[in-house]
Amino acid sequence: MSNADRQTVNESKVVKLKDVALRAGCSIATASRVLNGNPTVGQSEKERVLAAAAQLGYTPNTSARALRSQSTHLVGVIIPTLDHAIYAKMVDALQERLAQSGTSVIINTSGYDLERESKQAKLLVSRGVEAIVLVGSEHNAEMLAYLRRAGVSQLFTYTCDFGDGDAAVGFNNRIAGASAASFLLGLGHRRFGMIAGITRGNDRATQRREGYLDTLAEAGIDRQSVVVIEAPYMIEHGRAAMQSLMQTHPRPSAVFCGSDILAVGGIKYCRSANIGIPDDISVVGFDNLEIAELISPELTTLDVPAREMGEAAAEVLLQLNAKKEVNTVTELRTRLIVRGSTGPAG
Amino acid sequence: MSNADRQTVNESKVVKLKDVALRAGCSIATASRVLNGNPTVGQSEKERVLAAAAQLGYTPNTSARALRSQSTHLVGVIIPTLDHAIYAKMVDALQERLAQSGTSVIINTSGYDLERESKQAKLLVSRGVEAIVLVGSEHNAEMLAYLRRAGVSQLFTYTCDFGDGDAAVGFNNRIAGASAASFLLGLGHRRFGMIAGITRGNDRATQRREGYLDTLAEAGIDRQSVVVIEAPYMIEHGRAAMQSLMQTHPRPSAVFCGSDILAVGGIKYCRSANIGIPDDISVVGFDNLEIAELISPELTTLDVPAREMGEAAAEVLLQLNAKKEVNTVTELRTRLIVRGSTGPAG
DNA sequence: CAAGCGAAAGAAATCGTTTTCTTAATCAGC
DNA sequence: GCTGATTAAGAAAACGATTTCTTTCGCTTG
Repeated sequence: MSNADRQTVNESKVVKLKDVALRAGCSIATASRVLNGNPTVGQSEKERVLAAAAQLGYTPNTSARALRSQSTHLVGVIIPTLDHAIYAKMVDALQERLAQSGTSVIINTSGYDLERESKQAKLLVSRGVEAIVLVGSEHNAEMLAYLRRAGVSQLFTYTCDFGDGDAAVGFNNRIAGASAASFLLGLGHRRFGMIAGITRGNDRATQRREGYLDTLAEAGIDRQSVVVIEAPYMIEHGRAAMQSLMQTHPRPSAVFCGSDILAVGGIKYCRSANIGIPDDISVVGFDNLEIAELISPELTTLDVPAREMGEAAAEVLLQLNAKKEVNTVTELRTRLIVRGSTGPAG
Repeated sequence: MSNADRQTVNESKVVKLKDVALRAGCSIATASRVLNGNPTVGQSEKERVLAAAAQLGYTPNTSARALRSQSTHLVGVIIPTLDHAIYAKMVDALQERLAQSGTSVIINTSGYDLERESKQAKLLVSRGVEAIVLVGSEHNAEMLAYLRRAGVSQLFTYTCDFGDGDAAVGFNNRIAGASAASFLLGLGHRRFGMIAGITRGNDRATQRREGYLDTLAEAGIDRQSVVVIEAPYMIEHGRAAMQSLMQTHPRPSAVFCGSDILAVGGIKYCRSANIGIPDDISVVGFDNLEIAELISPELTTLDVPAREMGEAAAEVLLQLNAKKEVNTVTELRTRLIVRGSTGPAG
């Protein structure tokens, strides 16, 4: 220990590889080799280096390492917002898995704004991220080209098509929307409404709507007869949207919402307006957030496997890192969870 | 444009400062000066460099920059989990504010495990973070010493005491717990229970409990008579804890929960067991999550200003970065939000 | 008018690693 | 016992920026 203290002659407090080498009595190169698991180094030497590193509490300077070896073990994630459990959960799982492999995650939010997303992406590139995780497959084309040129792989999530990206991990939003429609049709409903998320720049919201409307159309429901209101993912907006919807004639008896957040707002409105759920109208949500089980009646919704998606994304990233150009789609399933907010048409 | 293309003679696709200098017809040093706003460079030169950089789409290599200038514009955040709105919200605000100043956030989760927290901290240090944001003030002492040695400033959040850290942004958990007690006492309750978070390694949970119990004691309530059950922050555990609590004799008429999550679980249990809220027992939560307004009856709870905390933390970090040793506490207020889950003692 | 000074810009050192290139040393085979 | 292959370890280059140190040049000033 008193030996360890003596290294303060080094002036700068922080332990460098040189210090480790010095104490181990070998060259910097050898120390580096040991620490990187390079097999071409003798047993005794190896042990001395390891011991020295441990005693001095050496931690490598990642900037230097990254600069020289051109590998940063960094990935960037750009999500719309962390203030939405569905994204937070995904990132939580992603981060946890990647941390195990010594990869760090830099996180940025776009606020559903593709321009802001592009800006953040540039920042991430200059940080040297090796891959970037994006939500959805609709993005600024220039940004995608830029990423490609910079050699940064692109992983799309919450979607199944990796249009211009390298890989996708997610689910089919169109099919999910369709399954909501089928379910409601099966209950005998004929007058439909929808509270969708803002579809501009949001392919998930768009596809959910299209899947819903297409399936209804196949069952003979006129597309024009289905009133669709778009609203930001906030309870208050869900409430307002439902209010508008309830003032249309004929009033829908079934409403599909692009998110549980919107659905919950809608249900709150109905409660305040004495509209019975599911007697007067049936409501289907999306995401299967915790609130779905807390509201009463409990919410029928589509379960989105956010955590699994984060884990799967992490796996794909690790593969991408090994050999580029994986070009793979990992499709996860959404499941319809039937609860009390839906019932047969009145 | 065809000129720009010709730079592909450069072999490596990525544009370096050298390329910019070449195109601007100046030295690397000058180009660097321009890009860093160093005033000692002529107007025409400056314009040429700026133009060249823009045309080539130059983005600086952050590793190199960090290595040389010893400043990374990186901060690390270690939170228990992102799967809890109270932390996700804070990080969301923090990240948004810091991004505006070109500072990136690396995020890590500890799962409420102080050992895992220490590990993550080391990783963050080797990444060159300039500051680290931690939750609470109870941490592995060795880790704090390590951070100090490495010159990484420490910012504690969700708490007011920066015991061994450099600054704190948060609120007084003890006072918050006390205010719950006062409120319930004011309603005439005399038999109390508590569903606390796991207090081991969690000073926030501990302080909430202590503030609660101390205030009750001051009002003549025997500490021993207050049954406290600890549970992880999950709805199911809240439910189970409430079940246990309801089986004690005498049964409490007021229960304070360390988190809305626990409170919601508790309320669900009561609902299923036909225990009236607030007629039979009053429940107070903590955090003021969205679910507090969704459950029925709506939950009386303590509002935690997570977003403001994130913003305030960002400001402090920027100051810390300017001049070290700020040593400041930013105390935010928690507010008791009275809703339907509490009422006068029966 | 020469000395000196300040400003602008280039040359070169530097940051802490990894990796390539050398060198030294061990050893097998004839 | 000597040569050539093989291995272990050191010396030095490289990564891409910033920053210090020089140099150059134009001007002021005594």
